[in-house]
Amino acid sequence: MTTANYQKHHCPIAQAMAELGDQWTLLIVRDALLAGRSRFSEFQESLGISRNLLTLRLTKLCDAGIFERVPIAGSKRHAYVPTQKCRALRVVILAMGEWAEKWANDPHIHHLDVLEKTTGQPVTVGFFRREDGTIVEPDAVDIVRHGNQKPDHGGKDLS
Amino acid sequence: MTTANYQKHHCPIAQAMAELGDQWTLLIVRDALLAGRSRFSEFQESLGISRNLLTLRLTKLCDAGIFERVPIAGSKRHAYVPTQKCRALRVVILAMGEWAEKWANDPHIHHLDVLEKTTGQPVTVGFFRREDGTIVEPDAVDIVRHGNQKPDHGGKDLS
DNA sequence: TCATAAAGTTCAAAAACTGAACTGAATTTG
DNA sequence: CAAATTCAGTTCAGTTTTTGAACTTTATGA
Repeated sequence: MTTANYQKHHCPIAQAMAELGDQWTLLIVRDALLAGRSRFSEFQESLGISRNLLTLRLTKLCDAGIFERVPIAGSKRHAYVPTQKCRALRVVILAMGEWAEKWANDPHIHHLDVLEKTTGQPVTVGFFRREDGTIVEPDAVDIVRHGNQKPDHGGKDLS
Repeated sequence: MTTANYQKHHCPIAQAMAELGDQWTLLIVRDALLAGRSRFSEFQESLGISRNLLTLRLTKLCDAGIFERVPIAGSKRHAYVPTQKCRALRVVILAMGEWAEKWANDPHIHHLDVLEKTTGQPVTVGFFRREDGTIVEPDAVDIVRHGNQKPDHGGKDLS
């Protein structure tokens, strides 16, 4: 399935995969959001990704509006700064992190704490919530595509 | 970065990427969880993935305990059935979906409704919450590794 | 000024992925 | 019951991606 094919399906998951679905992209985002890295060489050293591929990935991420190339004051070099679109991936990253903490079988896996900036108080990641803010248990939700009440269908396309 | 390298870092995000980080895996999971697909040929037709690669991916997913090969009653063929570990990816998938609906620039993107089963009321996916249950805005949180109060550091490793 | 670092580019080799044909059961159809 | 079709793969040649290493070109630092 090419990027063109993803687009054709108009499925949000497929679209997300078209922008994020390779080995490196989400690790670059992680480095930016969780470790504050922003320079080419910081990503390169941290990840061990090959330099030409990192160039490609950062270019794609900038084109997608996930990072912004920002000139560094008093220098002609620049930083790759996460945009709001990038910061919006925080929930995705944390969902993956919590999943791995629970399900990956690495006994030495690290724990990611989420803290409120102003107070430093721990915050929990919740996943399903009603409009009034109350919590809904994961098993108590259905997922339906727009205009279709059945969660599973017999047709070929998903969205 | 090889799988071995991912493991070495003990970072939950890296671990998640080691299990899920390619073009197809999360789309297979999506097909299973949101469309109820479970057979080799269902995945193959839906995704257009090449058959040998699908074999590889399904084998890896079974080895990782994300799918289970279940014999079909009255047949010698089998189905790939999502395990609890797989169903736990629902929130990851939905978080990605909500992100794409908001940020991907496809004007025809489909909407995934998440509804409470009992009432049919829409539910929001992914949020941060204080101990008293009040909601924290996404930008108002920091993510830190266990045992380290600083969100950004000068060292080399992330977790 | 000279040396080093930062941010790439270039290129050959290796690995992954695709698409198509092939195989051997299982199932359906006539 | 025999023949045709479907299912769940396997095999393999060709293409595309990714890697790893060397190279370039501006900056910055001593």
